[in-house]
Amino acid sequence: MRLSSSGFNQQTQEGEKKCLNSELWHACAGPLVSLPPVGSRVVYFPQGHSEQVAASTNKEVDAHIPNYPSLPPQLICQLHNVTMHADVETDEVYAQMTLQPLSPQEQKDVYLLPAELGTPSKQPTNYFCKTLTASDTSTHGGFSVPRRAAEKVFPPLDYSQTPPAQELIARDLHDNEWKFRHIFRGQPKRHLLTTGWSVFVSAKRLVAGDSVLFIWPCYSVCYMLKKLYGNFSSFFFLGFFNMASLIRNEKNQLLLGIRRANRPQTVMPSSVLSSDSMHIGLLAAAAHAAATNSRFTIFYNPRASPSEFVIPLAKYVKAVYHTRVSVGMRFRMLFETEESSVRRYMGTITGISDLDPVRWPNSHWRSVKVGWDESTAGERQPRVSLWEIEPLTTFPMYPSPFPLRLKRPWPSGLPSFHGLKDGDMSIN
Amino acid sequence: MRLSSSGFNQQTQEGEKKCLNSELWHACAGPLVSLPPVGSRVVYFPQGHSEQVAASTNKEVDAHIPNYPSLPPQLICQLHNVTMHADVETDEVYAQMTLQPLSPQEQKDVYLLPAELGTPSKQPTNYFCKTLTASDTSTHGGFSVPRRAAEKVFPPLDYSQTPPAQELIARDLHDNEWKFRHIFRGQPKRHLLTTGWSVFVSAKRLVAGDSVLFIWPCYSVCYMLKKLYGNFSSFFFLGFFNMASLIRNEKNQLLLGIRRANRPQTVMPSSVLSSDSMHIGLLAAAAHAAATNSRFTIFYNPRASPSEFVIPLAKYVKAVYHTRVSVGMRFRMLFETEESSVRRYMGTITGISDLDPVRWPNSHWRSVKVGWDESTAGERQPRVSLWEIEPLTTFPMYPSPFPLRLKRPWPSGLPSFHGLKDGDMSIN
DNA sequence: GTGTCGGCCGTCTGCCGACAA
DNA sequence: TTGTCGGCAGACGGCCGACAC
Repeated sequence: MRLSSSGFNQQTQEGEKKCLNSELWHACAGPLVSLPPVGSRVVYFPQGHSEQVAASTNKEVDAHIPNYPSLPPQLICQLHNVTMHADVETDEVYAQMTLQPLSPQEQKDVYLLPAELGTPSKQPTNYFCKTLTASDTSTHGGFSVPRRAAEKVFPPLDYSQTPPAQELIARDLHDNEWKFRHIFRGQPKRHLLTTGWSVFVSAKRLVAGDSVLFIWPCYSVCYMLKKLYGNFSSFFFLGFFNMASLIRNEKNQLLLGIRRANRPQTVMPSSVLSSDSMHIGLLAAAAHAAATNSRFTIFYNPRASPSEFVIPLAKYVKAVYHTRVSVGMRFRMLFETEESSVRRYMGTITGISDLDPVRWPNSHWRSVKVGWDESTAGERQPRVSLWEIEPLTTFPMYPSPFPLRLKRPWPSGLPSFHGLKDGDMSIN
Repeated sequence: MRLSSSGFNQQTQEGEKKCLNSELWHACAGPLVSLPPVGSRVVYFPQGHSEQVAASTNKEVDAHIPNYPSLPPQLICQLHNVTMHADVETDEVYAQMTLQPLSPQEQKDVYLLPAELGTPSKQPTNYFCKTLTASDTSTHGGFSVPRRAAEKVFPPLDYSQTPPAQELIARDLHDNEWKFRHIFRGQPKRHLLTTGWSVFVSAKRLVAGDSVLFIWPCYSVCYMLKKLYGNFSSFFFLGFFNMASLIRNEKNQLLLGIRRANRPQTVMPSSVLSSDSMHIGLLAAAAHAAATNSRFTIFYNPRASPSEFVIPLAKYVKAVYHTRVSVGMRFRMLFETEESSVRRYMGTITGISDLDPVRWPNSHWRSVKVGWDESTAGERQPRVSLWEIEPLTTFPMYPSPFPLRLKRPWPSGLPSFHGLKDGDMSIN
């Protein structure tokens, strides 16, 4: 990922310029989504790509589609470029990746080389996410800001005013500006966004159940100071307020993103190309690239795709070659919750076999059949891939970053899952 | 095309049911668009399909795309199925066609067989199309209906009322109902759509410059009667009015479509699949179908595609084998006007050569280089295909359906270009 | 014949605290 | 702490003929 110093992703492609803030993109993508670093080696799975296309076009892959015997079920590639995008109409986030398959010789040698470590997910340090209520989206009123959220990510109000109020300016993924009146009023007092809010709701076509998230990308020096020193000194408070304004206005503007609820099938049948041709296209493109060792381009749609299909080589090698799994083994796996935080679900391995023995024999893609502990397991997939799960009964070959029943915040050096709650940490 | 007796196109595809009125679809598609009949033989041009994908994704075909030497520049196919669709979001019309390439032997024999005649464009007999003004789309008022249009396609008003008014119910391509108050008032008197109009404008996101069209699919017995007998008898008029209501309410409801202005690039980069993969996909799908003589599916998007790329075999054979063209020859060609009627432009053939000698040698697709008579020729393409033009200096091998300087309406048996004006008929 | 406007009324938007969950 | 409501004032939607091109 090419990131300029301001944290914006400058991309020039056929005259079209896009500035996408990486932190905002990751916040919208969710806590479990991470993109492999540019220049690293990754493994690309045509099957997973096919699943994404099937989910996007709402059509399963057809039997008419030809086999590509020359295309292996996984392709080890050099990741040449990653750019973050958002759909102009829907704000849906997606990433464009340029991949180059390694030569046959390199594909074999790669297990001997030191593998790169995947970068942890870059969840913003200072953000909040709220699912919109009926009142939030109604034309009758504004947006009710949860108190902690407002205090955490909005610039502090001047509470000597009656009522305390300010204008907030936030930028979305397309770098559009949105202005809101932020006011602290009512009985009991609460934070509200009033003027400007309804324009945003109608422009983004938000409905109750969708989520909105605010980020203050500046690591909150102000918040830390406030925590440390409190409001005991009005003299200090005023100085603090000025500093906060300064930081906010300089480079670190307030950012604003949306995450739509999983509405039942917002599909577009994409009148451009038949879904069959799309499936053939992705296979033929990968096969051609593999045959000629040339680059090809894919789109990864984190919120539409059932699973990541471009994963760091190191993750793949560890899971496939350095981990022993067997039928009956217990495991756990991370999922995103409704509130966009993270929790684990537990299950048992019930089988290990090819998902599609005809087209993709000897593929590791979703090769593990599983049963889930909780009875609401209908929502979770019956097949997973080795690198998605964390086996429990084998001795871990590398220290797990998720010790059980951790009661304190993450040490700063470890991957930060910001939305993780203490209650979600324990195994249930 | 499977058409039920009510003129609706019943399609069941994976549980999804669509009812598209054929007449409305053609009205929205424009006067020059015609779909070959089901069961007929057609010629499919991968190059033209590629052009449509390029136009839809706003990306030209890349040099990285592999050649498909086994895929000829044109594929003679059996047309197994044609279904008419409209994009749920934008109402953009498109057609889905299922094609099956003939076997190599059949491809050769086909020129010996009697070729089917293409069906003429099915422009509705009783419709009007108006480009929306600023006042039409403003929230300040309603829709001003041109007088002739209202008298032609709306049920007649009861002019004994003061003011004369009625409720109109019209159905769009998705079979949604729209209700409008139709009133005849003002000084001078005019036809207006008031209540209900603004809901329609905002729902369809219409802006000034877009067009709206109304159809009364019943061949207007009422209108004919009115023309013949006039309003001289109030007794007759009342009887006429009742009959008209009866006809309208029975089966032949008022239909309503939209045509958006050619706004500069409303592109969606289609985050599903890279444009390279899409181009590869359409080529690979066609190549695979040709190799196995199996069916494949394409989408034809009349208002996005630069040219038709599935044409009746008879049209192709006539143009390519039974018409002599040479450099310097004069020709004329039909174009759609801003007002969605038809006019000819004239030009001269300046060359005959391959559009893409490397990928598509010996292709007839856009093999004719042309110069246009009028200086605004920048809008018209510099290359056309043989079957798009009408050569002038050769003796026509079949009677032209467009005699010069025709001053009377079309004989009812001939193809009807309803919007054609007398003034447009003469060569300028 | 029809596009745009000023005038006028009615509905809905949108800001407020009350109140309860 | 925050979701929803009634109350209220002002903005905007939307129907009308006047008028001009």
